[in-house]
Amino acid sequence: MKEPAQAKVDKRHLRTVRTREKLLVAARDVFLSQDFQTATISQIIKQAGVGYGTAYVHFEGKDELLIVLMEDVMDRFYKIAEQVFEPRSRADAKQQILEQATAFLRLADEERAMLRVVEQAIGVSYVVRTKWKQIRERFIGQISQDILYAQQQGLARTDLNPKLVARGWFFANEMYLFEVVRGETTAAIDEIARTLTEVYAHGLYRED
Amino acid sequence: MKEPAQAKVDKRHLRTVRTREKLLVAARDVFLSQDFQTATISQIIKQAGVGYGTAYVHFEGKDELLIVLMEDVMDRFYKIAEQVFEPRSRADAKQQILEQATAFLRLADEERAMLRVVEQAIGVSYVVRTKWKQIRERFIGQISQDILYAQQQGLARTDLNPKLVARGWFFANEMYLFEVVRGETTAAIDEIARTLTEVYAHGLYRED
DNA sequence: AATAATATTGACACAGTGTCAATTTGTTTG
DNA sequence: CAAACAAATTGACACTGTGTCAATATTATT
Repeated sequence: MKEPAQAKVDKRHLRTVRTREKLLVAARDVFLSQDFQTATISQIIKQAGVGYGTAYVHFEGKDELLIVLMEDVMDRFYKIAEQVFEPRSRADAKQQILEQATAFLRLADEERAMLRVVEQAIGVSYVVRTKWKQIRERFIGQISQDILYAQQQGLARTDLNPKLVARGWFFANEMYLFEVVRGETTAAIDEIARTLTEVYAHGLYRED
Repeated sequence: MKEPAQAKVDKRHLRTVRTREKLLVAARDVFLSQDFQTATISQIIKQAGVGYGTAYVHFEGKDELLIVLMEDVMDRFYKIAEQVFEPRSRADAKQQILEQATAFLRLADEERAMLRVVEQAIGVSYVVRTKWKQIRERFIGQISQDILYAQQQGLARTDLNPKLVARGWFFANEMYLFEVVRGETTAAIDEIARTLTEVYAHGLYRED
């Protein structure tokens, strides 16, 4: 009844894929139910219902397991960062930046459970830290381009290095992101986004 | 010949103090010669020339050992953050902010060896992370006050929450601090400070 | 059905932590 | 000054978690 021709070849692959999937689902459960440091491979394989060594067949360790899980979350952030940015005026630019910053922090709030784990892992694990740096560079690269565009359109100051400005802007956002994730923010997300945007946009897109 | 009266009582104290000191010196050596995660208590006690358990008598563990070492470094940063800030004009404010930011990043560069360890430890250790948050709040509190002063003097925009602005400003600086520490900066410290300050100062101290 | 290829398994060796009863060192007292 | 006391130091031990690998189970091929 099932696929006859390929079925034989696939059955093994399928098992592999299933095991991998089981491990990922279990890892997610375990990471979310406690945190990255205290989560152990033993807990994960137990939850996944597979043997101990199996985890090491599919992943290099806890770190790599998380990196795979991270990617799904980060994709949602990339979508925000990579929206088209072609403002017609300074007011327009500011409005768009505000929207992006707000969306960014709101998403952080939505994904806070997983990002909490990510933050812990960044600290503990070298590979995760490296991965996070890549992610960050992708954001900063995108912002740099946006700034460059604005400079070319005569909207933004041209006496500043776009890459340096982009880093600074992203850093402030990133730090607030983790504050939101930790639930440590006193202020509302919208106010944070507004404040950051006001300072940044007026500083960079000054009228002269 | 030595102090007759107090000497007896002190000798024991002295031994304790010496052991503690030996451990701190050794910890510093070990942390700097490798990093926080791979450093072990065994290495530290060996370097200090004391027994294994001794480390646990004086400190709760690796974390607390580092926290004590951190404090010395951070004191130097506090000195910068707590300089008087009483600008007479916007240009004056900007100049002072630039000087502070520059001094901050230069000090990061000077203390990079120890700060590298601190950064690693922030990731790994809960107590160190908590300590770092305290340190950060001290900086942010100071900056908030400076902003408030500028607002009261009519130098800065009053439509923004000083605490939120202060956080954002500090976050950008903090992140660059760690980039400097990691030696990952492409740009020169002075240019980073200048860029950050330009955007921040023009964004906050706008003429309206 | 026998053989080959691949996936899974858990026991094992290892590394580091934190504890605590025993030991060493220093202080006080009769 | 020696016995009794107090404080500091010690390292062996029990524990927790990691990563490896030879053995085993499952699937594919001949």
